[in-house]
Amino acid sequence: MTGQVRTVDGRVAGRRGQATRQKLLDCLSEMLSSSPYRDVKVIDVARKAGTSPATFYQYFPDVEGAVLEIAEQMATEGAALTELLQGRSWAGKAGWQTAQELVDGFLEFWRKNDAILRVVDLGAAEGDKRFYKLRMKILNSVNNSLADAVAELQAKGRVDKDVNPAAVAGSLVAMLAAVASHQKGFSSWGVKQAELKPNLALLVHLGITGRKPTK
Amino acid sequence: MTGQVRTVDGRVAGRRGQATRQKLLDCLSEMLSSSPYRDVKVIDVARKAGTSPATFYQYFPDVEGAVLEIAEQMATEGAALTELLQGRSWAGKAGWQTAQELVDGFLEFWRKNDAILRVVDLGAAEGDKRFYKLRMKILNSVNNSLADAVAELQAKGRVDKDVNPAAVAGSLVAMLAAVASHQKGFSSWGVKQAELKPNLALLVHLGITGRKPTK
DNA sequence: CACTTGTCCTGTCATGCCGTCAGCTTACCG
DNA sequence: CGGTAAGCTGACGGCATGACAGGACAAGTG
Repeated sequence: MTGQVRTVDGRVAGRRGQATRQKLLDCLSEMLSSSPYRDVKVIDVARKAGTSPATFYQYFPDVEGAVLEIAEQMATEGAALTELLQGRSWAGKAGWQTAQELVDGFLEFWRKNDAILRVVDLGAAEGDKRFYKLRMKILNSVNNSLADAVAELQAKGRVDKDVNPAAVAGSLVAMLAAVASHQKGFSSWGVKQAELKPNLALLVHLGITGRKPTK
Repeated sequence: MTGQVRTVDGRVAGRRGQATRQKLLDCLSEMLSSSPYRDVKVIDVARKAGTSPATFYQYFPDVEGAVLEIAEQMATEGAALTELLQGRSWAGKAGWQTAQELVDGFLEFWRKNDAILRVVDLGAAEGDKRFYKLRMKILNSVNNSLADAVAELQAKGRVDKDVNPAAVAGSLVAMLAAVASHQKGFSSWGVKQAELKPNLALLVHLGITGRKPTK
């Protein structure tokens, strides 16, 4: 899939090269967590990695390019999100369980990768195709599963005909992502993390099934 | 309230000064719409405004400071969002109407100010207090109204006791904001704007009242 | 062991933006 | 018309960028 890791000038990277490349990515990742995206400079990343800016530019065209790389790695790990919905039921008590675990897993994933996801979100919102394709790649698994669930319930006549499964699923996923990014904001509205989760799960369940969960 | 507009070095700005200051803000605003936040440079803004970088620094400490200014202006205009919910009912057909108009007004507001809101969102997500206070200021009117609506229904026993009004309201607002920022993303999931709105309104109505709307 | 080859890193340099200051011009007022 | 404060800019040191050529290094070869 990835083929071979190459430098900007076309050489293939060996063991040592890949190591420093990865080190640069790790340092950039740390940097993104600790300082605003706008202020992340190549020279700082290089210093932190114990190397020079020139080395950075050997492996990446610019900061954006490196961020895309990190995001790509995260996206493949993010495939784990699929399991949150694989073979789950939305009926009765099991449905409530499904909603809760989805919320839990989703928030956890976002918390772990918040720094990069922030940047991906920004890039996508700014209309950069590379970023929003990446965002789709990350969210697709969850989104498709949710859309399927809605479509299925719709086929059974348990959800109104004029509901658009993709729109509902997309909106719910967007909600989860947004809430995850702004968790801190909620605390200043007097809402604690622990209270947030069940309410999110409730909204998800309502959105998918159109009914309150049976607990 | 605003007192007096002052330059960085403490002078009070007169007519002419305020004009160039505003021109700089306008140009920055345009700039944010057309190029990624990370690439917006002071010198470009100054050039676009037909002035010099030094002038920019006379009125703003840096790009971030100027963005805060723009966002502040937008926040006061955003008070108009309150009207979307002032004295509205969530019962019966009126409830469906309320939900639809909220979604409509919200998306419209976001579409108009997407460039600045993107940056505010980023700043807030990065933990900058100034930005997330601003974000709260913008969203508070809608959020509080929604939370009140839920609390009221709860008092009447029409919504479960264990629902947290602030959490539900906040999540719904976050959903609206996120969907608005990524409207383009939905089109690549095959969902058109026109289809999106009623589905969002449905989710809002479900979230607030716990019931499907009567149309 | 010297030699070769290809990978890997860095010193250096031109370019351009940042952020500040002193100083010039403009407008207002008595 | 002279004084005062507002308004603007040229110029400068400092730093990040991005490109290149060349040196350091590891691994294989005779």
